[in-house]
Amino acid sequence: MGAQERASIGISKQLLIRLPNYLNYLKTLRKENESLINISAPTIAAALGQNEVQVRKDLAAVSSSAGKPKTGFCIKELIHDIESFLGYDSVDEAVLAGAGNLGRAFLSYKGFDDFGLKILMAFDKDEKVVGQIIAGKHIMPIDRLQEFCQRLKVNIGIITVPAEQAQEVCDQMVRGGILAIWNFAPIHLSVPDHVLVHNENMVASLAKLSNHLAERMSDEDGIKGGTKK
Amino acid sequence: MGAQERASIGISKQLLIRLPNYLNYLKTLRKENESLINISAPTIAAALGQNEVQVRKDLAAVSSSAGKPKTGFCIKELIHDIESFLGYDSVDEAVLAGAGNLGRAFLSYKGFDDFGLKILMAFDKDEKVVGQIIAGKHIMPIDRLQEFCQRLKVNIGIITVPAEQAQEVCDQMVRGGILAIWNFAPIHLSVPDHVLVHNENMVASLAKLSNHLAERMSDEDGIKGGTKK
DNA sequence: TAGATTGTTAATCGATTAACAATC
DNA sequence: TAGATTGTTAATCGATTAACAATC
Repeated sequence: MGAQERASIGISKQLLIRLPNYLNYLKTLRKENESLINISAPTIAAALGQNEVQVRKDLAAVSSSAGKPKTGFCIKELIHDIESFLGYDSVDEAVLAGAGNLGRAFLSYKGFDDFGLKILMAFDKDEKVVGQIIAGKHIMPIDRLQEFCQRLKVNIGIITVPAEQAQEVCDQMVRGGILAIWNFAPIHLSVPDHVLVHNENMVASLAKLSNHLAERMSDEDGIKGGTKK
Repeated sequence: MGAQERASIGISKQLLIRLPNYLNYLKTLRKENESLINISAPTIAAALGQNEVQVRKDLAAVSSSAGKPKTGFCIKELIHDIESFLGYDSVDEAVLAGAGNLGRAFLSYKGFDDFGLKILMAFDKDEKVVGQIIAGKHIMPIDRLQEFCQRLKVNIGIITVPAEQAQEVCDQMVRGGILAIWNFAPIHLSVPDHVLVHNENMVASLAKLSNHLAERMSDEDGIKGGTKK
């Protein structure tokens, strides 16, 4: 079971969510003020609106050297430690299926390099798109997806095709030896146990926003359970 | 009940993540087999690999009528209840800032209608983009963002501009009365307390995938329970 | 009735927060 | 030293899972 595996090794999913935020903060900090050398957990906590003990624990978990009382952590070292913990220094190679708008956004996005993700190639069903080169990446016909997964020995597949095609594309990736799938299609994918599917759940995010608004509306009205709009 | 209690009591974020999955499953189920009328919590749980008590509790929380022992819930009703709980039947209006690839993907995506989100208009800095109409939505100059937020009385702002511009855009939205921000820029945004920022944390997702791969690799090597460092 | 499924109450688990001694 | 900050141990909180009686 995926959840149990992760638990046994002891990296909480929460930590993986917070670390990029710390990293972000530290990087902008360094950019803004180059003379700054050290940073303390309470400072980070205050800046990001988090509990300071939590930040301290997180830093302790990833930092290669202990923090110093009264001074804190060396920013540069900390950035390095977080990056290496998150695996940004190793390169994960990926293929992408579905070169529509969202897919193209991925292909064009330069930032992934910094996070250790390299998209090698893209695949699409549409013959008009096949053969194009987007941001230096070739678009191949979708029926060669499996073949290329095997040949390139990539581990990550990104799915940005419409929901109807997603399971089929997913199956091809799995047969091609893909181990982790980043799924943007709003559908539940069936995969063997050894494959991880991460659903980029836009719809859940939307629900969260929508819910916040519903709460605020009813707060203002003083009505409990008022309709949303 | 469900929808009524939503506003008053805080709903766990977890529930909001699981509900769209149930919905998804139920919809595909209905499409595949139209003669199916009822469904039980254990069935859903098995299909989605979740604990059955959890599913039962979730359903109890959103369902308008109680489930029947031995038969379960009416699929059609359940779909309706979940949709209404998630607010898909009410429309949340939004504006979008940043009509690059990602932004355009949003503007073109038809699916949001089903989830109660309507993007009215988009804004961009680039003069070449301003004036265009993408998927029926006008692209306006970014410096009119605040003005239009106020005039249109929208509640949701979607940020798909580069990180450097994100805080500035965010501030304009806040001044324009936006209450919830869906942020795709990889940066921490500062907002007043009453505004909700949901960071679509692509980078954290990536970390999760990358982490899964790292674990699998070390599993294969026969190393168990070792931490990454 | 017998068996499946429900909803609820209690136990467990994990993650967050609080308290505090150690250290520079 | 005095004060800030560290890391650790204990308490709290919330969410998940287990146990079970009620019901069709």
